[in-house]
Amino acid sequence: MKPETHLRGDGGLSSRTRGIAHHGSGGDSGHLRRLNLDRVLVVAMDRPDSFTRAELIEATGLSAPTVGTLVSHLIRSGVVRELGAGPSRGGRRPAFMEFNARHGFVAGIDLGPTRTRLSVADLRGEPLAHRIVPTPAGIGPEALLSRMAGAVRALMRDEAAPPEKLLAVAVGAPGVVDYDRGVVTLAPNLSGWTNVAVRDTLERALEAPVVVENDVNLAVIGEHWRGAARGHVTCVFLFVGTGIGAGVLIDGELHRGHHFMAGEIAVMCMGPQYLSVDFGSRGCLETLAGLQGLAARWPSGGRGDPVRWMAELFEAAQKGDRTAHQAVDETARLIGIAVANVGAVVDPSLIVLGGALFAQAEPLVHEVRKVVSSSSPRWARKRPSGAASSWPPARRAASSGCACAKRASRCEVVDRHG
Amino acid sequence: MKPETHLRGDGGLSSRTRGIAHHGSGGDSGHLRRLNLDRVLVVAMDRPDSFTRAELIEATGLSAPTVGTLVSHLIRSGVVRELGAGPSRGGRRPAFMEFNARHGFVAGIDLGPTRTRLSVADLRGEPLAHRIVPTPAGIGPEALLSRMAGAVRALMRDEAAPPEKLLAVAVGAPGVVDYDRGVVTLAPNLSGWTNVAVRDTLERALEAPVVVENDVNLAVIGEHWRGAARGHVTCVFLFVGTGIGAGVLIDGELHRGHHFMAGEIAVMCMGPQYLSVDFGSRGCLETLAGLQGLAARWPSGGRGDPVRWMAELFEAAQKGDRTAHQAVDETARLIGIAVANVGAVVDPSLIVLGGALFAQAEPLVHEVRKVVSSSSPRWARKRPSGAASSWPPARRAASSGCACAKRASRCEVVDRHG
DNA sequence: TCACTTTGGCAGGCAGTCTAAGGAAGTGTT
DNA sequence: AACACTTCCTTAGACTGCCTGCCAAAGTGA
Repeated sequence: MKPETHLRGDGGLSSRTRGIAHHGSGGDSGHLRRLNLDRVLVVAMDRPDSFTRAELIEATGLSAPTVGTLVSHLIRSGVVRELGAGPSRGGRRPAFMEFNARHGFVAGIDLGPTRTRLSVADLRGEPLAHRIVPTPAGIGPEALLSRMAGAVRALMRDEAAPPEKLLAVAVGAPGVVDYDRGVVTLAPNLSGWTNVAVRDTLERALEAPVVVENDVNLAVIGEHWRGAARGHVTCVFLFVGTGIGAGVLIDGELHRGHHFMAGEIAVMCMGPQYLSVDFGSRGCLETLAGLQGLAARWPSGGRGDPVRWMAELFEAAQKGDRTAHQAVDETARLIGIAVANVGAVVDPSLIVLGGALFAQAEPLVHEVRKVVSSSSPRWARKRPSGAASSWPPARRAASSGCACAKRASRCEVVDRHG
Repeated sequence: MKPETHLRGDGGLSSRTRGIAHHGSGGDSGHLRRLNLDRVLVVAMDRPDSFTRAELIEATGLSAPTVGTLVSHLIRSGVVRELGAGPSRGGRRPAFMEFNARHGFVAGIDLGPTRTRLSVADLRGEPLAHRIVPTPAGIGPEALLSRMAGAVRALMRDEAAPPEKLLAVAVGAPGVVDYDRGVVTLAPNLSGWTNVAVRDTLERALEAPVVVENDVNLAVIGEHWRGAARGHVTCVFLFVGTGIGAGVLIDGELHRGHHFMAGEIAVMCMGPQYLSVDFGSRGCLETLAGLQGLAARWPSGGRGDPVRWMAELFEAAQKGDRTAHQAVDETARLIGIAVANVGAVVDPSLIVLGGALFAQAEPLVHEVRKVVSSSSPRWARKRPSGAASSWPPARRAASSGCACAKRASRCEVVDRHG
């Protein structure tokens, strides 16, 4: 039996330490223990190779006996594997050990409007396998999810990973996600997705704890963990594609907002002249600067594959085509304003630009950068924010899913065998 | 001798629980202790009247013996006073006690461009005395601060509070404040204020721990604690006066940003048409919608006392004067856009509007509300954010200072006698 | 061979919590 | 008036977790 309850309560992305001893339930000495065990685990996971107890003592700042008992726990549970003695450095030979990344697995499911990315990773978050499938259309959310669950199981089989070793699943969805309840409240780009209980459905199908999160939120976690935003505890991932959205990381924690709509800048108003315009369900910024907006500025835009006509547009712009150039410029300016405004509100140390638009057009990124730096006041000259993510989206999706499941899996590991 | 070091490290507004046992420094069992003591204190402070041990046990969820020892500590230190036995409720008579709010005092100093508000409050944050003085002009920051220190000492004397009972001082400044170092980095509205070491200066003068914070940040803490935003852990205070700025509270914690510039929406760009305009050190939004912007739209604006001509303007608008009406409308629209955009990024449960502009003109607030609700997409209809703060600014300043010093004082109290 | 270093384990102590039991001081009922 | 019962608080004892101090193991270097 899996301790899902515990995970749901403690294991999500939100790692903020709660008040202690919530109701005398069994005391609270365990709190300390868990904290320190977590510390040891973090260090162990981050070591690419083997390590010794002495290194853990050094890295965690804990005392030798404490590390000793914690490590022996981890060894007993199988999360850490003993490797035998290593070469001496002038004294007793150290006992080497390594983090057993394959002690469990995590899966990521990134539901896109057209494509869905599936991935399975080890406990360190290293992707082992991934697959991109067209998002099935015409079937209900339940059927779709069950099909995806099947695909995850297949990936697990391919990696010779027994199903019960699936310790956590992260799901990203384009839209508003009620993280607490694991429900996709509304996803305009997935037809028929309103109040879909993704977590419950998938937990039944996969028998593993599931977290559901907005896709851009997952992206910012991924960028922070393994991507362009490493080391930037307060950062923003700004995505421009068909839709426009931002993921906001504050002090290393995801900021979701009161209605789980933080970063929904699709609706950002780009000036008083647009106040009387009704943009429908799509917001001002998204309508003006999203793929749709770009298409409206380019005669042959909007027809056929977006990737194709966008490539043509950018090529034409570079060759001096006035219309094309203007289309790119106007879009870049709007995005630049959005970036600057988000920057003014959040004041991150980095804003990462992602999405199809940036992946294809370095000039556009350049223009955005220019707007941002001109819009910041002289006395506030920040470091140039906005480095287009050079990270392949697929990889990003995979690892962000893993990042999402990271903490969850850690807790799981600890709890099941501790 | 005061344990200032401890306070500086642990007592600020940032109450996020840190990693434990940072380097074997004396062990870490004390951590638990402090946490639980804190819990008891919070409950005790929030009770308006007397209370018993049993109530604390109920409210904190701690065990009876734990509460017993913690309470006896507090009694010994003087933070809690015994009142004697109360009436029985069918059993042994309970021992009543009360929080001794006058066991210490906190002071707040709100440095404004024209006026500076000083206040002294008890440990519960209840204002005891406050004073508004014109901000001295023509003297350097050091001299100014020393004068303010003198005023605080005088207020303390008036309340018959011995100087050593001043446990914490909170300073608000209009501008960018390096909270970690207690330095006002830049305050355009206070002439000559660049890199002023406010904390060091005042700590020497007052011999009490000092925290320095952006004034709007203090305001949002105050609104959350005692004002319009009670219960709203994620909220924004948006100030419009000479300057424009916002304080952002996220999950009950102040969000300062990487450069301590979060919420500096004065520079928010209000549309592509403004990209080529150089607003100088004042940003786009502030220039267009601040007091200056309003003045530019109203012939007799900008001359004389702002309060006077603003009153005239609003009266004229209400009477049907086209120019006045348009000036108010345009300003309101811009502010509405700003509110909506901040809302989109942060997704708070409430945005509180504050500052001279709103205090005077209910119609303006109305218009802002209209813009906000029209700019939010249909499917995202939030609760109407933006309730103009009905809280007197003076009171707000005072209590925000106190709120700011709240945690600090708590730690101090605990530490000095614990 | 001997001193010294590095690594890891064990014993003992301390701090803080909890549960369990008990004392104190009432109310209510017979 | 005696008794049971309630409520409130304290004391006693056990548990958990951390730490320091000491010691054994197993090497290096002179």
